[in-house]
Amino acid sequence: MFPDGEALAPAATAVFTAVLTEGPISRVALARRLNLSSAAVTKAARPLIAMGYLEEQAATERTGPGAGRPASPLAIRADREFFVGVKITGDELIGVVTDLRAEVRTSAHRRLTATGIDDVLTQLGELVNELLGSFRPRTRHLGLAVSGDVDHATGFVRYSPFLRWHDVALRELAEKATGLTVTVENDVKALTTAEQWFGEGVGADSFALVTVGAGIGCGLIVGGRLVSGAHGVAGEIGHISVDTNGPACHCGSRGCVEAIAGADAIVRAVGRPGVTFSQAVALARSGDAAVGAAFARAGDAIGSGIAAVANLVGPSRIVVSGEGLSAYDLFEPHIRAGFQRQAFGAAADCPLSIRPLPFEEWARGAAAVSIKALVAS
Amino acid sequence: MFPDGEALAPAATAVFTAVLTEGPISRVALARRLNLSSAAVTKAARPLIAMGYLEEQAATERTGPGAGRPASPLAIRADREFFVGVKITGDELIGVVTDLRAEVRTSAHRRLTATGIDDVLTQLGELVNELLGSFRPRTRHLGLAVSGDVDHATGFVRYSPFLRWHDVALRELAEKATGLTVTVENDVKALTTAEQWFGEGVGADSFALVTVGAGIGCGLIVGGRLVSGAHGVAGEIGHISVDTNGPACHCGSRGCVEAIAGADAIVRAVGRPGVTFSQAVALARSGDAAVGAAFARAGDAIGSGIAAVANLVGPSRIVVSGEGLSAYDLFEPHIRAGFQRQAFGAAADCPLSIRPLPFEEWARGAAAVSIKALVAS
DNA sequence: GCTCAATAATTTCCTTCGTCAAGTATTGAT
DNA sequence: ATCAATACTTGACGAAGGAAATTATTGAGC
Repeated sequence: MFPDGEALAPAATAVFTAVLTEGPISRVALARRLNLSSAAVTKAARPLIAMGYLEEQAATERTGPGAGRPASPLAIRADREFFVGVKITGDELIGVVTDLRAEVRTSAHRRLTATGIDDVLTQLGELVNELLGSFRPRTRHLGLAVSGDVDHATGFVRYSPFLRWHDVALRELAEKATGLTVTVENDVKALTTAEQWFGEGVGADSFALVTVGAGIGCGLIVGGRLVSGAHGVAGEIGHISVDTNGPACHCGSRGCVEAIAGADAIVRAVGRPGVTFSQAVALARSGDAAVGAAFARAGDAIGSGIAAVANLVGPSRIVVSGEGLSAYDLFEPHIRAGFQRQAFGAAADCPLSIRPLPFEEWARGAAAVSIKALVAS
Repeated sequence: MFPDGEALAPAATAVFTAVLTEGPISRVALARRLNLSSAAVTKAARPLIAMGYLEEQAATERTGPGAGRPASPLAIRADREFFVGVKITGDELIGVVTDLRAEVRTSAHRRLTATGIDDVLTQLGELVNELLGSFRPRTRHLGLAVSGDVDHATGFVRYSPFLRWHDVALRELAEKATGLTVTVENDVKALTTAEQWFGEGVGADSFALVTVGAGIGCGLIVGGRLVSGAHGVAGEIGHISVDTNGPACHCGSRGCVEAIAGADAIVRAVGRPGVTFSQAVALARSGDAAVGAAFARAGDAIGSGIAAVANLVGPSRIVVSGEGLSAYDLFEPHIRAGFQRQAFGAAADCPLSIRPLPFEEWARGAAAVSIKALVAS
């Protein structure tokens, strides 16, 4: 919702999102891109410029063959408004402030000593206070990312395993605690949204993001929209079985991707008492073949799971990321090999980006969701 | 495209599709259902009634608590227009004529002695002539279903393995041969569209159809739209691997669903020289445990693959069908067992319909696509 | 039978949005 | 200087859908 309180016309929303996600672009190019008349673009842009969200750049490059009036591209004024994003984990709050382009301007975090909703809200209030500062006057929105079963529309957390929350009206409570307009989203979906609007998913009609860590998750964009699942389940790549005779999974089945490639599963596969995940990484890097094989098998399973996504929905591209990919070098070739083997036909053409997840990226995802809420509501 | 040549307003399209797929319904109910004012529904319906596509039913049931003017529901005049649908296989053309509600009015087929495009077009012309008859004056559309890589938008068949066609401009050629407006679609997608508009997928935002036969295929509706895959591949459930050490698949990998549950794979698993698929069915039904086990393993693999669909995209419901399901009784319990084991959490709530595929259903799918083209173009 | 409340459908008027076509702005080439 | 080319703006217009009043048709209460 923009400050004037009124909803934007469809064309204005389209113009704003296109400029936001596809960088400076002239009105004529926008008209072509959005199937609008250039008159409509001019009219839609005017109030956005008046409110300070867009600005006209100095006419720069020549576009056409030679002559012609040079274009004055429209650009986002990134510092027009700021957004707070906070990822809530079982033992920590990670917070960032970003601008309209979802660039992180500052960050902070806070250890959680208790996960009761009241304790978390208190800590959240303090963290937000610390983060804002000179940003406060131009900040109205707070995004929260929580793992588990979250209803984005109502801001209700139905169940969050690590926090041990059941049916918490998080949006309402957080709005009271901070005075900001709050959006709540599942953490993987938030990250996927960030990538769709501000990362590699820009412009793609379909897109997938896979997270590798304690669990294996997946956010899915199809037809430009986040897939939610009619029964509340979607993107559960971690429980696709790739080996009927594989190790037992906590879900009750065998050979699930998560039961082979989750951090715990790798530790268990290494099978040396007392060896942690990061020690296993160190051993593999120092050339321990048995430990390396565990990572290889894990990477291969992840690649198979990703191929299942590619075979079924055929996204434009897939990004693989997550804490687990601090061990990027150990996983990457095996993820690619598993994917190539299992991807069917042209699905193998789907570009795979495999990269570690920068610190505070989860919190940035939460902020991105609140940026999206500015437009899409 | 309706006979007046003009495109329908969005509201009129919505009204028509809602009446078409959701049966007789009053204007007020339509308005609620489509988030329109009742005035808009009245206006949208008028020209459709004038053209003979809709009709007002006699006021029937009382709706409200007691008093009030009774509603006059709008209904489709199913015999206003007829549609021809033809499925082209490697050795046969199967054709039907359906009404607007995709009910089959007549059917016919023709053996193919050659699969060259010219031979097929000749046979197609004759088949269409045979099918039409008294339907001719009210028939303008022909839908074709072809397996393989088909570009629905251009009517171009890029590659069809059984017909051995490469880059055939099928729409253009078939329009010349028959004088009808032609739509071309991949066979599985056509069947999925039929189910979305006229079968169990009606009203569902997301929906999946799995076909079991020589291959294992899958059509996917997400966000109300057919998933096509950015690289031209989607719904390839047959090449999801469920067993790393399973039998080799023609795609080069191992343990693909199709390599376990395709008709050939089952015959191979039975491992008795000279025994065909239908003989294997008979053996299993007569209590041959070894043969029964092959069907059990196949059903389980299909169930696993379906669970992957449910875990990833979470459709409202899934229909399993296909020629292979003439052996319905042998597969069904194992498909359900594999699905339940592998579906994660609430994904297991996804209703599964498992049913054999009536004869000419593929051709009906082709007709359904051409009905859809009437509205959505 | 008459009146009234309740619900369905239509009509009339009006707003909104975006297009069309004409005009203005700004450049390079001749 | 003039002209062609391209970008943008303006104002008139039209189509689509909404709001509210009006008409239509019923059952209930008297």
